[in-house]
Amino acid sequence: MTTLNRPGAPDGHMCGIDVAMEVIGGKWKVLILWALHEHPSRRFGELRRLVPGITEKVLASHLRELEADGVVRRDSYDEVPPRVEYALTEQGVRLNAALGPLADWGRERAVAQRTR
Amino acid sequence: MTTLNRPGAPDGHMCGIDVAMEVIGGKWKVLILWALHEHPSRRFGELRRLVPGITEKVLASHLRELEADGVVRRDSYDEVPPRVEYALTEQGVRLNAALGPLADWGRERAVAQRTR
DNA sequence: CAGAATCCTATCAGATACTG
DNA sequence: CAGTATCTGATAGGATTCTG
Repeated sequence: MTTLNRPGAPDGHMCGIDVAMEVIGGKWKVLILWALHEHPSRRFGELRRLVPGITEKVLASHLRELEADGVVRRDSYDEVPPRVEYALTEQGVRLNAALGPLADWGRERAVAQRTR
Repeated sequence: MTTLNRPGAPDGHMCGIDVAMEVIGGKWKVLILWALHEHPSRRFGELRRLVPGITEKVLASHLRELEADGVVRRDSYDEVPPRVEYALTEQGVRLNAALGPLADWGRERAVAQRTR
């Protein structure tokens, strides 16, 4: 961790954003979270289609990191053909909700950009 | 831009987060924004101290990018010794506000992490 | 004081090919 | 289908030195 936040900072307003940034700091991670939230189908192949442009390798590694960070759960069913499903954990759901205002900001900005 | 959002997406729920991520996607950017919001002094040297670990080069380049993105304003006073002050623009203030919930999430997470 | 210039390296992400 | 393995290229970030 490269965080600057010593937990229990003296003055009481450490920012906590950097903690969040470490979790969502991959190029595609927020898109993955978003897809996981919006879309009912959570299979690997579906996600690959939902996040156009991402490669299998990057999707796989991002999913593993998100899992390690406790925001994504991976359910593997031992079948043939193999089936694996990904879903947001409770924490992941709350993270997504916290991303809402940021998404609004980005949307407004995109609109403002176009109309000037 | 590597964004995947075509403005005016057909179904109406493009996410907009990636737009925001391009703005805050530097390692120290949110910390800079935070410092600019919290701290009255906005001089280069002060910022350097407020964001411990950042190098001058990275601080300078991040500030320039934030400025180009319209979230930071740079006021240069032609004096000796030179004085330059940075401040959030209106957009920057709103961006910071949008970062609030994310900061809360990160803080909660940090606490939860420690108590398990 | 507020940076610019240069050089360097680690990490990330893409392409391609292969496997249980 | 759901990945893994390997190689390669881009680029962000760091260290150091210099300047108006």
